[in-house]
Amino acid sequence: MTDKIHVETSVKDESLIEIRRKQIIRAGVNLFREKGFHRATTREIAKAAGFSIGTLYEYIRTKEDVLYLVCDSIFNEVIDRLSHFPTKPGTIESLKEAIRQYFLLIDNMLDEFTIMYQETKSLPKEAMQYVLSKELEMVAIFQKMIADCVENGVLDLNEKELFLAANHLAVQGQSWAFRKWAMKHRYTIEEYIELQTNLFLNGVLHFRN
Amino acid sequence: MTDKIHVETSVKDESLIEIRRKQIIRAGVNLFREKGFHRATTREIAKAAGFSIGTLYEYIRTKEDVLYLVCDSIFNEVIDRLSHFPTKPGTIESLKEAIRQYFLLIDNMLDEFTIMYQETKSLPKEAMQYVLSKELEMVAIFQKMIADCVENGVLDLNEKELFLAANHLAVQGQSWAFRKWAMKHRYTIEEYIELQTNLFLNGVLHFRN
Amino acid sequence: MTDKIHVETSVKDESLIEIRRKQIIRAGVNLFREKGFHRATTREIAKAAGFSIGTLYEYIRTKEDVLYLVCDSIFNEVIDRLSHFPTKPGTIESLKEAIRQYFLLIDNMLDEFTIMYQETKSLPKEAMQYVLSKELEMVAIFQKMIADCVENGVLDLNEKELFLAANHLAVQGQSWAFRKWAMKHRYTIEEYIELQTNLFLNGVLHFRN
Amino acid sequence: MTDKIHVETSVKDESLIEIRRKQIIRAGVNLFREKGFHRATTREIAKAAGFSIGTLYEYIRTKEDVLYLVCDSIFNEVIDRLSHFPTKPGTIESLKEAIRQYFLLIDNMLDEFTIMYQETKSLPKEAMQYVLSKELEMVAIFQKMIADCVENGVLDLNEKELFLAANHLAVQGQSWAFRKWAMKHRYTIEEYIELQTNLFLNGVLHFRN
DNA sequence: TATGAATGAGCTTTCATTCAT
DNA sequence: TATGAATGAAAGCTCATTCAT
Repeated sequence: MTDKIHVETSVKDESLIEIRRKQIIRAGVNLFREKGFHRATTREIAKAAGFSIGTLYEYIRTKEDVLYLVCDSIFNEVIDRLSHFPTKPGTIESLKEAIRQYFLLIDNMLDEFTIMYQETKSLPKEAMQYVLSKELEMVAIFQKMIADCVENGVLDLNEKELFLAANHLAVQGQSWAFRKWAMKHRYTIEEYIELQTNLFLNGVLHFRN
Repeated sequence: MTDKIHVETSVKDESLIEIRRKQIIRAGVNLFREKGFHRATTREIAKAAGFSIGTLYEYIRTKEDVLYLVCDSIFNEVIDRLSHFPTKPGTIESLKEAIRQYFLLIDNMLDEFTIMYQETKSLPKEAMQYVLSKELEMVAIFQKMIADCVENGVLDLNEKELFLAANHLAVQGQSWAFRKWAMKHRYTIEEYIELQTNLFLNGVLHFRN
Repeated sequence: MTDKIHVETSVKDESLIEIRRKQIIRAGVNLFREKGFHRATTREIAKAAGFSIGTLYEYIRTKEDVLYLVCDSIFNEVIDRLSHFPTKPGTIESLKEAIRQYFLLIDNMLDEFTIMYQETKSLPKEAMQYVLSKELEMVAIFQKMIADCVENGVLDLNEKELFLAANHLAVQGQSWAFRKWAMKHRYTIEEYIELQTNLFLNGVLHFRN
Repeated sequence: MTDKIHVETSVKDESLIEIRRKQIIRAGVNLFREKGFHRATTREIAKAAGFSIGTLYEYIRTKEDVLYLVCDSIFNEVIDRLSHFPTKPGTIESLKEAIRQYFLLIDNMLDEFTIMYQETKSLPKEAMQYVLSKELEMVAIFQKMIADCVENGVLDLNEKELFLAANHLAVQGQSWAFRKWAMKHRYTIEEYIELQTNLFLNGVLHFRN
């Protein structure tokens, strides 16, 4: 995996850094959702975070650092949550449950997901590479789950089909975030989960027909 | 459908307007792809279009107009191409062909698609509404094709399943644009089309199992 | 008197020049009144005059030429009108009549007067000198009238008092244009004329008391 | 009276605001006198004020704010000075003294007065209303003085005559500013004051003759 | 550590003027 | 003569970043 980016600080107190960064991230998420990365000003971020512009710059180096912190924090949360489903691996049931948890997670973090996928391109190259590697890490979790099913014999997919299926899941989840404007009048999140799960599982179960 | 937005001009010669707007759109696509809407300057756009900043502003009123022109032109091309498949409607074959054409279209217009979905939020409200309505129009084309299959008895889907399936196609196509960085090392476009088509068709053919 | 400024033209046909200039002046008056000299654009002037921007520049050299043409035309009209009162010079009655005509003239040309006194400073130096000399010419008409009265023995003023009195008249007339916002709710033009005339005549009649 | 306009600031330190605003006003007066409001650039204003363009915009929001600050400051000074004449009200002597002080004040603030009356129209509507209300406030001071004389029986004027007389004073003072180019070769300020005072007092003393 | 005033490069947009047709 | 598309200098304003306190 690409290495984590180090965001430089003038402050030494590690626990203070963590507190401030959480404030910064929360402020960033709210503002970027509202007006996008470019239209949000550092002054606004500092104000929303509850301190002065000077203090903000004690904890970051550039405005893009804020975006990076936001993206990093979102991915970490997603990966963390996906990694801890207490399920029996290698069964259709566990796959269903993972999909469900992932979709619910997205529904809970709509703003964060939207920001992440719309503003990633504004990151500096290095940071973008890192974020993309995180994205792959997330896909890898689905890959692993599906692979377990294949190993268990409940699914029959080759390498290429497997990776496509994992991506498919990742994308269909995200599309709930991006296309909610078109979806929310037609489906509850539960309906959406059920239908998407059906569509997906029927697709992969009969891939070779 | 939401009404088309009128972009004001100081120039009277309609054919000249068309020529210049095409230049502007081409310049916009290239620059927005390269650096995104916010980092591209109007001066750069003018230069890339081959004329002066003053001339640019004879054909648009604000920078956002350029983004709108780009988005509008892309959707018009997509909808135009999708609307003219010479196929027998209501058969799986024709659906396959449509999917294939759509995916190939996206592969040909990777930059345009990427821009459209990443920068739409930077459009002024009215223009955004219009672009979203175009998006729905595109989805509606798939809806119609699938509905024809249902009517013909080759597919069995209810309203909700049908809309979801149509969205599914739209999204999977787009994801070729957004995730090509992760895909291109594993699949050719032809492979991608074949696998996605299989996954989709198997999913919808067995929706109720 | 300072020499008249020559506004250069590419056009040879003198009668055409006159026609176009009249159009330009009318357009200038309307626009300058509405938005001031600086906020009115040459495009707007051309359009209001009924021809293209290119044609406008066939009859003037710079935007300031338009202002000069406007100011020149106004002063010429004022001086022309003031010079042709059919009155017996050297009597209080004729002075009263002149004041009356001057004030009525201003009431008829409110826009023009307002423009002239508010935008004069935007003229190029040479043109400004000329316009100021026209202003003095106007004052000189009043000087002459008052001087006639002095000669006739109906008024008793020395040089300095006489010039001041003439200026006084010029200014009180203009102030009807500038302060109409404060005056119009309290006086009709006829009332204003009567009161100002009284105030002035009583002042000069008893200057030495 | 129309409410004072609030000019927004990003700076919190009130005493610093006052210092900087004074610098801005001084710079504004000098530049507007020299080249007029429209020809003076914000960069020039900032430079003349002694700081950067960025700093200028920490203390104002638009260029028009500078004009407003200038006009407001002038009127406040005028009204302040006029309000504090230590005279016995209701006598011709006190009226003479007030006229004298007002004319001297204008002679001291020639630039300021010229700017104020030539550029007021460039103010945004709200600010213009406010400035005009200040103008009326100034006239009201003269109204009050003359009214005191009427009450004391030393002058005999009705409502309409009184308001006209007060305006007369205001205007004759201003005309020293506007027409100094024509006056200064003929009168010292002291002569001008004496002659204008005579003219005015004789006018009002014999209004009914 | 925290503050916020100061900075100035750089942005979008306007508009007087020109000149080929 | 008349046209109007093209030009680009110059304007107002923003905002990421710094640094003295």
